[in-house]
Amino acid sequence: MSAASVPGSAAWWRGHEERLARRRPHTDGLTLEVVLTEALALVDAEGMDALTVRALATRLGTGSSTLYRHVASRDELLVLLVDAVLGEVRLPDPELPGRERVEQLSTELRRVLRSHPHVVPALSGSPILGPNAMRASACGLDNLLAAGHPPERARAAYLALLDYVLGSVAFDAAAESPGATHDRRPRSDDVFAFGLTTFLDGLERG
Amino acid sequence: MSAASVPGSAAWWRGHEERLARRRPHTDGLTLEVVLTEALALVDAEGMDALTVRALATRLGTGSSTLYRHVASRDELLVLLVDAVLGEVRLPDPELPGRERVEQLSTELRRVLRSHPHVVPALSGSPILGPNAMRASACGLDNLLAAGHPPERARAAYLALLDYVLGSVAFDAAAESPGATHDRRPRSDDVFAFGLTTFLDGLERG
DNA sequence: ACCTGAACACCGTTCAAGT
DNA sequence: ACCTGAACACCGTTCAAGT
Repeated sequence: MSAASVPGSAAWWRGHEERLARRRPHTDGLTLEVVLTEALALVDAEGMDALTVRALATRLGTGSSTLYRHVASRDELLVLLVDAVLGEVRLPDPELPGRERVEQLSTELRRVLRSHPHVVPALSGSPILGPNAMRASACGLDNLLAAGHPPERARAAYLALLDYVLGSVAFDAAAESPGATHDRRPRSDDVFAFGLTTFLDGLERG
Repeated sequence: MSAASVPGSAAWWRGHEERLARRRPHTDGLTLEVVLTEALALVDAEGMDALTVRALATRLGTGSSTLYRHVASRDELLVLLVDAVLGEVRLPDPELPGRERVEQLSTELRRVLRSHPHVVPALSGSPILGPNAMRASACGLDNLLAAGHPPERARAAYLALLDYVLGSVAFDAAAESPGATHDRRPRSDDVFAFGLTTFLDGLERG
């Protein structure tokens, strides 16, 4: 398998845009968009393990081999699914002050991912370089620049913050501190907000 | 499947300890420890997809059904594997000041997980509640208490910090900021250290 | 009682045969 | 040219048959 064909890599995404552009309509009514919409519905409803090529095909009223005319592999499907979810992220109002935008985007990314919890493990499977990821990513970096941090520092802060947000989504259901009891779920958002504030405080005064 | 039997859950871990205690030696020379050691070697060498029950059995010189006498399912194997990896974490010297211990444990956890990169995605699959996880977890909370933070605050900081460390391991190879070029790998440790310092600064002065 | 070969019910993926 | 049923090479897991 050539490097360019690894789903999710930068080279793969470049090839994917090209492929989409020169694609002619299929004779079946099926669109990649419909495939992804239905895949997401299936994952949301029944979990990631339920997203088999066969089950998705059945849901779409075709055979599994038909899906391979829209998607090259299950891995590719997952990569596209992750970016589709990231397409739900609403960017903050650019009129707002930098720090507020940082807080809003972080919280919004977390909200979107938590609304599709079964998709989250797929985030760590491959790089996150799709168009919707890049859109949010560019915004995230801009916000930190707008907050007054020099480029190098803004970039480090952006990357660290992204790790924190993604980590909070991927692991907050997973992690548990010793002596913790019930009702930790309602607190998860509080912990996230606390960590975000703490980090941004350190960034401002550091 | 009863709730108690979900691998990785608190109830499952309790049952597991019991099961281990009353286990009599198997007539084949095989031990759970050997199974896990070999599983980790296989994952490290060939990736998570290569860890099939059949491949592991072959590596151990048996049939796949034999493995089910040591492990109830592949999911259970992954849960045990994660805790085995966490067993490699060395706790910091308790004589050190609180903040230094926090930094050392965070960095050590990251180091261990990065030395088994293919295991990392399995971290987000189930809760992290094994004995080795709890040992490191208790230490993490203690360090923050020792650093002078009241319990509620120490606990929130511990959870946020854990999300950050795990996120940095799970996503730093995955994430990319716009305009980033080559040689980001050597910088990944710098970004982590920056984020850690920033968070702890915010925590001290907040 | 302990062990395990062979079978079961699935997978993702391919491709020859159909239209 | 486009589509897809049927087949291939795998899975995880079970259990009847062996010792």
